[in-house]
Amino acid sequence: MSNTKEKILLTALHLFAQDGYEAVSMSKIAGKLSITKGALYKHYKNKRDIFDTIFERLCQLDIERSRKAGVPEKEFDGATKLFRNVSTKSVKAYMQSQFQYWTNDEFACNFRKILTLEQYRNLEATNLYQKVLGRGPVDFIEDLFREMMEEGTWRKGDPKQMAVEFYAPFYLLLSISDATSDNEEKEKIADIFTAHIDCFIEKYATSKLQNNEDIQI
Amino acid sequence: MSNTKEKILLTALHLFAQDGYEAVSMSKIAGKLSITKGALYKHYKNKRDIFDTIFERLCQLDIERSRKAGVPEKEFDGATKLFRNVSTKSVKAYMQSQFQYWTNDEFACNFRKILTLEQYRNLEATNLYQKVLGRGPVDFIEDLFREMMEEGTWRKGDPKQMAVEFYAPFYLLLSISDATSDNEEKEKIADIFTAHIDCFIEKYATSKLQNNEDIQI
DNA sequence: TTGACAAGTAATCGGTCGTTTACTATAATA
DNA sequence: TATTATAGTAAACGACCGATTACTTGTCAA
Repeated sequence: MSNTKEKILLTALHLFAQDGYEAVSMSKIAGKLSITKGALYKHYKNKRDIFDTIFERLCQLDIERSRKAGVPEKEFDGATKLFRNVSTKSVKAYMQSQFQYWTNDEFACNFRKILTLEQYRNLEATNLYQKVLGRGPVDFIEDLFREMMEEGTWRKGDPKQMAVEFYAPFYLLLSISDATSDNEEKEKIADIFTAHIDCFIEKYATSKLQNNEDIQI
Repeated sequence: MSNTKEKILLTALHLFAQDGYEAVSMSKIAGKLSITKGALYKHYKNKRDIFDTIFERLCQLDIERSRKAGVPEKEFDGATKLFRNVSTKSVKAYMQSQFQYWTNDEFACNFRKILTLEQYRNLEATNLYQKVLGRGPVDFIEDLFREMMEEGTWRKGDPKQMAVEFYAPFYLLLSISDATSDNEEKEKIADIFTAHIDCFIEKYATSKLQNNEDIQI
């Protein structure tokens, strides 16, 4: 039993997320692990294979996480309704847990960075970036708000516009959070995000949140 | 007189913005111009020199643009006030012109992309990215709001929080705009941004905007 | 004990990298 | 017209690239 294969994956993950695929050589990966580059080929058939394995792992983790963490009450009954009984409380909890995940989880952070660094290279990369970090979340939230409006838990308005306003600080604060390694500062950033959600819910929810109960997920 | 030097710069700019510095070779640049890579060295002393020249140009253009386009009524009198007589109208005009610039100007778009692709490689790159596209604009807007609150043209509140809410859609929509080459769709995105500003001013300005007058800059 | 396999090394492969050199054609200058 | 600078080519440089080979271990099952 050997964990070398996993070590290679983790090392390459960090390098790819920092410098981008093309800028990382097999020698660099091997060097960081104090082995020769030939040894890498005992575990992966080539450089692309390392990248693809990492990538599949990240995608899989993201999917698992999405399924576990919520997508509050999503349903696939073919009917018009995608969500059911979405409360403002569950929306807040969901967004906070998502922000926590994307800023603190090592895999999630590196996933974002890799997507960011490859996004302009071809159409496929562009679409994937948009799906995970750009239009994707906006469209999702738009659908969520639309349902909530119909159920009466959310004030009427343009759901697309609302979704942009709601998701944008998430997106911006991810980037700002990346730029600091100071944990105290990261908490401040998370606080700003929480304040954003509260402010938003205050403005649009039809029934107010109790602000003295902390929400865990 | 020769424009080859400029052509090299423009070609390299596009490639760097698409693939990142390391992924672009001298041969690729030369190939796109149908010359041999040796010829590049008649105009630039090495690859880094091409990149640095591009980068200085982009920085210079950004500074010129910033100076010309506004920073509404900025003053350096050493006093506490950074801005003077900032109206909600000038803020709207400024933000719209900035958004137009960063989404439609070719140099500006490529500047953003290059900053994006290099941002994780070292501390210097990270700080520059944040200065131009991350914390920088947020801090600037925070100062702006703080002044406007003191002058009474803006409702009281946490200026940092407000600045994040205000700038975030700008930042998100830049990224979404990058992903489409359809001009009609780009206009829709710009409309969303305009709606965001209007909504924001509606919420926080102490005197309402006349929405029937179009603002040019 | 032996044989097979797994996991490493060192050397080497053909290519491509960034860069330099030697040379050529062209056009402006003296 | 002779000279000189400019802007290009073609070839080669050493270094490094991703990938392969031949070889050496150590481990473990038959």
